[in-house]
Amino acid sequence: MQAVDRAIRVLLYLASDEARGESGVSDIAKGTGLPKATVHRLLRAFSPHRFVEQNPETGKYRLSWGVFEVGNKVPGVIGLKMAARPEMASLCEISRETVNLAVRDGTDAVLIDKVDSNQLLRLELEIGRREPLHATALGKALLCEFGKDALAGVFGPEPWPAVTPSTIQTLAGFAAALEAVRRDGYATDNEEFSVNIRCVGAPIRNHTHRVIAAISVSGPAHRFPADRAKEVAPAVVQAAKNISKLLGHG
Amino acid sequence: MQAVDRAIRVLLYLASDEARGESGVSDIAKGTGLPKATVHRLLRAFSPHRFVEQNPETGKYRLSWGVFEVGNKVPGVIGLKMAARPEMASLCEISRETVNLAVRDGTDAVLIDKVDSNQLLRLELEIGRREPLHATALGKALLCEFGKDALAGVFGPEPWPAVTPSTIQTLAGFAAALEAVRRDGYATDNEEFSVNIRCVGAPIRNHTHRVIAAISVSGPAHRFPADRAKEVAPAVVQAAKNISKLLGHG
DNA sequence: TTCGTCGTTTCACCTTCCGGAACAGCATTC
DNA sequence: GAATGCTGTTCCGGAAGGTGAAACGACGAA
Repeated sequence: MQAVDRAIRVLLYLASDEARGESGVSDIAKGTGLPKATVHRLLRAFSPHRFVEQNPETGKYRLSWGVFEVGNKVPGVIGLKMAARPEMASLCEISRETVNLAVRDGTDAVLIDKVDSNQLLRLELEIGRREPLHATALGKALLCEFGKDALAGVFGPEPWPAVTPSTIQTLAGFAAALEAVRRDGYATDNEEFSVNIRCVGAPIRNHTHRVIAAISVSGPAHRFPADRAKEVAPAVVQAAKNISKLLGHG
Repeated sequence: MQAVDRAIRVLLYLASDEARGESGVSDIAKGTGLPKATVHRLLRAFSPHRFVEQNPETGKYRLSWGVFEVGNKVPGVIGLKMAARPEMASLCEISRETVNLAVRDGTDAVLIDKVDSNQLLRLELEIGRREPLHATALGKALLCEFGKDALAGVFGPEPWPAVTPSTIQTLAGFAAALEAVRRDGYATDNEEFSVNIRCVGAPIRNHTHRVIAAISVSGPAHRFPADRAKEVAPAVVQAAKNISKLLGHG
């Protein structure tokens, strides 16, 4: 399926930071390594479905709303957002920090929605972004039910890539962290994903009792000492439980 | 570009309401009119990019997070959401009705984001949904700068399709409505899209002073008499202006 | 057991995509 | 102002690659 594979590569290029919104045919050809004529043909195939559109002024191409429309039809995304948003808003009000909602996809957590704090200093992660599971509170919450063998099947060989000096890089270390999550009901991230950022996360379950998502509160380390994390954790856990209840859990 | 076109048709089928989340290969083949083997090959091409995934329990296929990720990289979507969300939240608090954010794509308004009221009776429109421009307050706000000739270029021949008995179906009628929008600064929808639903919308402009989006407040007609609409309108206009300012307008 | 249907695989045919090269239009340069 | 270098776009012969009817193995229902 060469043609489809190339088509997706063009889409991914347009979605990449490298493209920064608009790209010319030649840029895409260079970025993907495909011949210019091929890229142009693919773009023409996308246009009628509104996956891409051409800026009539510059002649350059950009992603368009057709792909946004399809992307928001991923099963669960609407229900999750609707169930979670009110709880996230009140959690943001309580904690005065940014609240994130994510699901698992492979070895990444995909950010589905967020509610920003109105603090001046805050973590800016875009919706749709990916974060490595092994380096985040969201990841620990999403994987909290996984045993050592299941984890080994998800992640590659050790040591796992270090995002910061504090990132957990071993199966044993991560399994111990998950044990703590199961015991306490919440997960933490002590500057394991980004230096100076701490998080507290909790798992969300659906009617089959399986963990299908997670929420987290994240803030700069100076506003998030260890005791503050413990203070916020019950609110995070409660919010996650409330969302789970809306999804039929409990 | 036959293969790409078919690939997109498969994606669109999986995104359609008909698919309801999960679909088998045979369902997709029937729904798209494509041979079963072809559908299967396309699905296998999508998998490594995480555009679709297979439910290991049922064997059926569903959209996955890769396409969500790409969809949220459509230029403007992140900036718009971030600029608009706080204003939308306070507008929702003031009006106690659902607040919508949309952009134009062809003859449709695409719903980008929304903040739900906590009223029991409320309009439920999913993010990514499309509404016809000519039947909504959002549409009138998005097109408010268009003259008669420009409108004729956007829409097809008259009469335009009626969504409800009140839907404006003629170019002249719609142009008059836009004249009112330009005069008052806000647009209205008197059960033109859905019986028993009224809306008030206002345009959002970017740094080039062009209308790039619109917000609206929508509620059931019994809570939205004509005087209430006039009462809410200034808040809607002010919110739209605040968002525009964040985007560099004025 | 038998039947039906599921997702998956095969393979020879031939459609359809491929991509270097040429094209027209616009900017910048000398 | 002609030359140069870019842009997006088009053309066409060659062959790579997609196509899809039919067969397969596995599962579940009758």
